[in-house]
Amino acid sequence: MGIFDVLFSAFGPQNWWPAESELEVIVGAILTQNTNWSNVEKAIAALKNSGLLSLPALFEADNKTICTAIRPAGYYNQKTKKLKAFADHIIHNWSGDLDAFLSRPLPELRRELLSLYGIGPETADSIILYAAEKPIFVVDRYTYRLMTRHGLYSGHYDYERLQSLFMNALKPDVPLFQEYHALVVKLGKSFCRKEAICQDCPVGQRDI
DNA sequence: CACCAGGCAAGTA
DNA sequence: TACTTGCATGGT
Repeated sequence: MGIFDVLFSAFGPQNWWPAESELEVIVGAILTQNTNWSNVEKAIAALKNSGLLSLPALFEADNKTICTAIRPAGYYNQKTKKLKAFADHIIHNWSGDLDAFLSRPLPELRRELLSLYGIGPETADSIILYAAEKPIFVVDRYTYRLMTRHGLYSGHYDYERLQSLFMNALKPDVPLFQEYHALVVKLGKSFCRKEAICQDCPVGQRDI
């Protein structure tokens, strides 16, 4: 039994990403940067209520309008710039065709995402895995915590290194990667907070 | 009151 | 290259 099986047995399917469209995944991925998901839900609900959850609407709306809607998610000035930068890119470079953008080969898509303002490795990979549904493993601080505390990784936080541990150990499998990342986050929220030190962590000493 | 949340960009040395 | 710092709200 590897880590995945233990997490799945302990927590069951997480059914990520909670969103109704590709764009909602992308917007959520940007809004959740260093931000509690419950706050993101409020921001996304506000965007929907204001009719702002579309590429043209995000592109055309005043910064102030978007700021007001996404305020609960924090960093609203920066995140407004990020949302507009994404909408701008798809509209001007892809004629607003989000599906065409997401349908490209994974390495190209990843490079292009990373070139955009406000999209770093975790946000890019979340978009690739949950919106484009292509097989890449999403790493985050919880992944780092999990791996270091179980002696499977040492050294400072290095996104690419952590990612390759999983990618080298697992066959590319979109549903598996989707569920795995969600379960790691679930574990982190449940047990691996700073003060908890994984006291009741179900993982124990296991391989990836 | 302090600390954290499903990071990233920009500045410094 | 390798650290810092700013960004900001809402829950515990």
